[in-house]
Amino acid sequence: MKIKCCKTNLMAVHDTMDVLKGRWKIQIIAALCYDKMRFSELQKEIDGISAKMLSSELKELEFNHLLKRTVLQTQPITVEYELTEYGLTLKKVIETLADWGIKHRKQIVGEIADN
Amino acid sequence: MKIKCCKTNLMAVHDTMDVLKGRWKIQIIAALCYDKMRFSELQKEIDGISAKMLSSELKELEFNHLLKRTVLQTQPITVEYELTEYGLTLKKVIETLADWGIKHRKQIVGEIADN
DNA sequence: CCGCATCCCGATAGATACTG
DNA sequence: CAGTATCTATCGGGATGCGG
Repeated sequence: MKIKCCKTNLMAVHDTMDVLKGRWKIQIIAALCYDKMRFSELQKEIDGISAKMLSSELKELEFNHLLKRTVLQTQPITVEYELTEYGLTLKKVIETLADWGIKHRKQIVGEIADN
Repeated sequence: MKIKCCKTNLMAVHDTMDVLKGRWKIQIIAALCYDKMRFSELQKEIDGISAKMLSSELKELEFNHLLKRTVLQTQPITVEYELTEYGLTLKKVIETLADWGIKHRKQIVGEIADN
């Protein structure tokens, strides 16, 4: 079976990015990859995100069954977010992206040093 | 050495997405993963992209040394695009994304069948 | 603390027409 | 064929204020 047909690959990649589209979703998932987090913790962790964006991106991810939202009846209320089992299948994707990012940063640093 | 620190991962993922940001870049790279292509071939392959977007996204990818642009002195002129050696290092990333997309599509189809 | 509603602006994408 | 120019529509996303 030939998976590596170009058109097939394009469609598949498109499907994935459709779920992960938007400026913050990938970072949100990356943040939740190893631990559940509360709303305010997420906002602290993800540099530059506003409450509005965090809220709407979380909602979309929840809609796609990638994460679970749990309201804790504390005073005041707190909300925990964690990846679902399905969301965890993205862990490998995130790790691959992170690996490349680390190499890429080294590459950039090297280029600057060459000047 | 602990790579799986959350903050480190977030930064690395962000670095990668910084290079791949925009609606079309990932699909362009996916299209070029297995073969060089001409401008019009790319436009045919990538569903819905306009010449303007293709042009500007290609320019940014070239700027980041991910692909190489070759003008062929045919009549009329043709231009070939191909991934650089550095761009090819993204192949694994693309494949991981494609794999997940394929699984995800099955998942969606399954959910619809459940109704 | 969490997060919705509203207003607003600038960036970006798309359509269309044009050029070497 | 491989783009560029221009115009317009759309959308991301910030600021602020409110409510549970």
